[in-house]
Amino acid sequence: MANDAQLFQDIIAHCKEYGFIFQSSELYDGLSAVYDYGQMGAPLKKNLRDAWWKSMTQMHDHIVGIDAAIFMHPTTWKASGHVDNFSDPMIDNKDSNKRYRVDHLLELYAETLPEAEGKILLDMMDQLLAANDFDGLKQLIESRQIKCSVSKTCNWTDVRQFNLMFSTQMGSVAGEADTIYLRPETAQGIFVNFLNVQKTGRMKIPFGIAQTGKAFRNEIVARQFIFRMREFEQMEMQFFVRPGTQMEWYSYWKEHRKKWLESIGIPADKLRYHDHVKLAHYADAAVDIEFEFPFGWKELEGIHSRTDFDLKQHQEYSKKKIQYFDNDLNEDGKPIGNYIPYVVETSIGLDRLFLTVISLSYQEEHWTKEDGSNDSRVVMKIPAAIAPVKLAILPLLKKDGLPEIARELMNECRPHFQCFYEEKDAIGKRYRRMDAIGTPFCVTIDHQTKEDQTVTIRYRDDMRQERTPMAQVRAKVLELLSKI
RNA sequence: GCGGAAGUAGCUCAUUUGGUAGAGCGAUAGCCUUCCAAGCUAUAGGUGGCCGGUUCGAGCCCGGUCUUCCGCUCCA
Repeated sequence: MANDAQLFQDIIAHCKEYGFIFQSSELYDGLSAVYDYGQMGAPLKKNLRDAWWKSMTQMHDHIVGIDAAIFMHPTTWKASGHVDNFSDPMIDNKDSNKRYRVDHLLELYAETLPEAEGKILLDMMDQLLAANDFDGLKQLIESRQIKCSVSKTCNWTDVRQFNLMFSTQMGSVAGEADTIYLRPETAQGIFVNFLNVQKTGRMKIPFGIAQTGKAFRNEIVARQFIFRMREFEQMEMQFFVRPGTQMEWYSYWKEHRKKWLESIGIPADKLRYHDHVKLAHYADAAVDIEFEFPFGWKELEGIHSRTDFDLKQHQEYSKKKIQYFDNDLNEDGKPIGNYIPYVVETSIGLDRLFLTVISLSYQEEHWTKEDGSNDSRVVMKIPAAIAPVKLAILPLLKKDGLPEIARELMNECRPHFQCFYEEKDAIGKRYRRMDAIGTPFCVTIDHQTKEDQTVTIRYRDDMRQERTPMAQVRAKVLELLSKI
C-alpha cells in the first residue's frame, strides 16, 4: 500500500510535469479540489469524451445526444429532490465525529419523551428551523443534554448548513436577482427535455438521450486528485423504457457498459461490480462499476434504475403531462397506451475515466543495456486511439536536408492526426520525451531516407524499430489507430 | 468537518543548535553526434506558500491562513 501511495504521488507529479493536469489557480496558491487540464490533458480528455459519445450515439440506433445548459429553472431542483434532500442543517459530535441531521437528532430524542413534552420540543425545533436560527438549534440540543449514540457525549460542533449545490444569481441587478443553481448532475437537463427530444426526433420507446457536461457539487470532503472534484464532467445517458421492462434494460446496460470500458483498454480484472444495498430516493436498483485505482477500488461508473421518479416529479411540478403513447399492441391486440416511461441511467465521470487511463498507462521501466549499464524510462502506455499526440516526426540530425524531408511528412500527416515535430537533442532523448507524454509512434528521417525514401518507425510500447517507406507512414499510422 | 504530516528553482531534494539559499535532473541558445536518457559551452529561473509576531538578524522559533497528502467521517 505504501508503494501504491508513492506510485499515486508519482503519477500526480508526472501529470503536472508533462502538462496533463495543473491545480486550478496555482498562481494564487490553488483552489481546493479544482483542477485544470493542460496541453496534453485537454486532448486526452477530449479523446475520451469523443470515444464515449461515438459509442453511445453513433453506434446506437436509438440514442441521440443533446447539450443542455448548466443553468436551469430553480424549480428543476425542487422537483428532483436536490433542494430538500441536501440543504438540511447538520451537526457533528466532536468525539465520535459522527454527523447528524439536526431534525433527525431532535426527533429521535423527542420519541423518548412523554408525548406532550416531545411535541413542545418539536414545535420549538420547527420554529428555529423556519427562522434558520442555527445557534438556537444548538442551544436546544445542548440544553436537553442530547447525546451522540456512538460516543454518548454531548460535545457538539456548531450547527452548519450543508448545501450540496452552488448557487449564483441570474439577472444583472442584484435586488431583482433570483437564485440559480449550478447543476449538480446533468441528468435533469435530459429529463426536462424528454418531450422535446421524443417529439422532434420522433423517438420510439425504448430510446436514450446522451449528454456530456460539467456538473458542480459542494463536496464536504473533496480529495484524491481529480477523483472527487467540486467541478467535474459527467457523461450520462438516460434510457427510457416501458414500465415493467426496466430490469431487462438495467441488466443490459450493466453488462454493456463494462464491456465498453474493457474495449478502451481497461483490463477486466481491474473492474468489478458493486451493488448498492441502500438505494437513493429515486432508484429501484443501482450498481457501481468500480476500478482498482492506486488508492483502492472506487466507483468509476454508476448504472441506476431510476423508475419513473424524475419524469413524474417534473410532471407534477410543471403541471404538464409528461407521458408517452405506446402504439405497440398488448396481449389483447390493443395499443398499450399512455404511461410515464421508466428510466435506466448510465453515468460515468469523465475525470475519473481520465484518472483510470492515466493510472493504467503510467509505467516506470528499468532494464540492463548490452554494455551492462542500467537504463530506464517513464512511459505512458496510453491506448494509441486516445493518445494526445499520435506521431512524432524526428529528423535524426538538424542538417543535411533532413529537417526539410521531415517537414514534408509533417505536412502530409497533420490533417489526419495529431503530429509533433522535434529536431532538438539526441534522438534517444527525443524518444524518451515522447514516451513521457504517451506518443505511440515516432518516425525518424535519416540519410538513408534521401537514398531510398524509407524511414524508421519506432513503437512506444516495446521500443521496436522497423524500416518503412515514407509514403506509407500515413496509411500505416491510420491503420494502427483504428485498432485502439 | 475532526486528527496527523508536509509546503525551498519547472521536477526530485539538500542547507545538522536562527547569521541575507545550493545540487542533480529539466528548460533555453549554441557546439558535437547517422537511431534509444545522464558529451561540451553559455544562459535563464527562488520576495524559502502567504500574512503577522519574537529577535540586532528568521527558510529554521511562535500564531494565523491557503494548499496538498494520510487516517476517520460523508458521498443522492
